[in-house]
Amino acid sequence: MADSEEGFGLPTTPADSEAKELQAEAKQDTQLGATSKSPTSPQAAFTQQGMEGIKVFLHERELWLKFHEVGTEMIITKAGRRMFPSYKVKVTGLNPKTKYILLMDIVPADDHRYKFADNKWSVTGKAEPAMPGRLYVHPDSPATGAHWMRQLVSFQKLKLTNNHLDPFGHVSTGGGRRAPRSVLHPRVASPTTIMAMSPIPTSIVLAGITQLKIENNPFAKGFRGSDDMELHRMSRMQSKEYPVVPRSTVRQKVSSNHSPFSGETRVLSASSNLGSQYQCENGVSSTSQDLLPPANPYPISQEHNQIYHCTKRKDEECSTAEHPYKKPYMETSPAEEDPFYRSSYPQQQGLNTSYRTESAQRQACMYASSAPPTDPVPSLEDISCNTWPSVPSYSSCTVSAMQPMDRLPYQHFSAHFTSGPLMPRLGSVGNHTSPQIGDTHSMFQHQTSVSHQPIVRQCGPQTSIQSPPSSLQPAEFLYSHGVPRTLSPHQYHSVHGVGMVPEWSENS
DNA sequence: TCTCTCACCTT
DNA sequence: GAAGGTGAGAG
Repeated sequence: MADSEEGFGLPTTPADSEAKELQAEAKQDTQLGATSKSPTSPQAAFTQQGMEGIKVFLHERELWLKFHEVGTEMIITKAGRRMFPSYKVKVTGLNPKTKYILLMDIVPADDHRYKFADNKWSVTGKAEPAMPGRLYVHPDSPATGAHWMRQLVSFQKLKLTNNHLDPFGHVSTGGGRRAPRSVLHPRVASPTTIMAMSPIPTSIVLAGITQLKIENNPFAKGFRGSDDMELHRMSRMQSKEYPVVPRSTVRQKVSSNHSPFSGETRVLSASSNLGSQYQCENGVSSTSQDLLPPANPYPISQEHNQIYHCTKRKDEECSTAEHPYKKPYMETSPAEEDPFYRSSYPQQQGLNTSYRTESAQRQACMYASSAPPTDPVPSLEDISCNTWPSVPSYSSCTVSAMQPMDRLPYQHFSAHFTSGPLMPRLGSVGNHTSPQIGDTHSMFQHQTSVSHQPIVRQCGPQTSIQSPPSSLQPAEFLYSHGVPRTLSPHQYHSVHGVGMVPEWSENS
């Protein structure tokens, strides 16, 4: 897939010329953040600190959209699995000389528990109390604004796990059978999408997702392949009870009328809906997408969702229809399509060279809140924008500017995220005056959070992450908002994670 | 329901 | 060549 992400609500009100230039460069990226403009808003102080121009663009927006349309979900293991599509963003509007910490965490999208039955996800009860969350600190942190803006910021190595005891600091999304009780919420930008977690057997249940991943994830390339390979593989895996049937022959695109996922029709909005922005009272602008009401966390009525990826056990109900996504996304691998990232990252120099190695990245810091949020359901209005619907989103990112970087106000972990019904989000650590930060001086000058939203579903040891309901247009992947620097760590979570339980695992 | 293992692939 | 990621089946 080409690295084309234009036409998705690009910034229209850059804070300064530099931001404009960067925006121009990011023209193919998805806008994730908006600008805080109102001087009378709660974000006024933030604005004064120069956070108003910070924007975050989601990379590979089209791919995210594809997954969003189908209903993203992923299998999470105890060993930890990377998210796919990987979370990459382009940040603009930072002060080139100021140091920032880039964080990401995962929060529940809602407080429900889900089960997959009758070919659909349905609420089975209320989610259990949220667990303390973790924040994944980008291994390059802290780094100057120039550094962050120089190239894409990739969270590709972030792993999700359902093992809350994970010693590597993977992001826990919870696990066990209870799974999808929540939708995760990306928090860097306006949450326009939802990430819900669902308990899924041991494989992805939503049709289309598997194929999408196979076609796009280079590591799953082994599942692509010719008919010969299909036959070979099927032959290898065939059981005594089932005949060898090429996978290509067991996929079916079912008509709407017969889809087991029949339900409300999700209509991906036109670009007009994606690009328009609204000004929040707090000064944070958001897109019209933000105004959309929360939708069914697991709408599976889209056309794409009606595509069955059958297994041998299902071939009786399948035909030979080919997956519509197969071709479009087979052209290039994510790595191939990302020349910007590939070319620029290796050239990084300066402050953070020590973070460049693989081992260093694995040592990316993980931080957990000391106490779980009182409200498992993030109220976005409480965060920064009252037009921000309390809709779970998938991931969020926060940019924190800081001066000294002695210690972060969170419990430290070594590397990955463990799973729980969480939503990844990039969160900022800055703007705290908490004693935990170290001294009487605020470590951070300002902070901006950015988020976009895929849905994460979770199931037992193997959890699935699901994409946001289509009614929540992923179109608006740009957003940013500030947080008063006077917040304590606890307050921070109130702001960024109200209800977001970045982590709680429930392994059985 | 969950863990292990597999073949195949990328890094 | 080693390490690691992937979806899926077996148990």
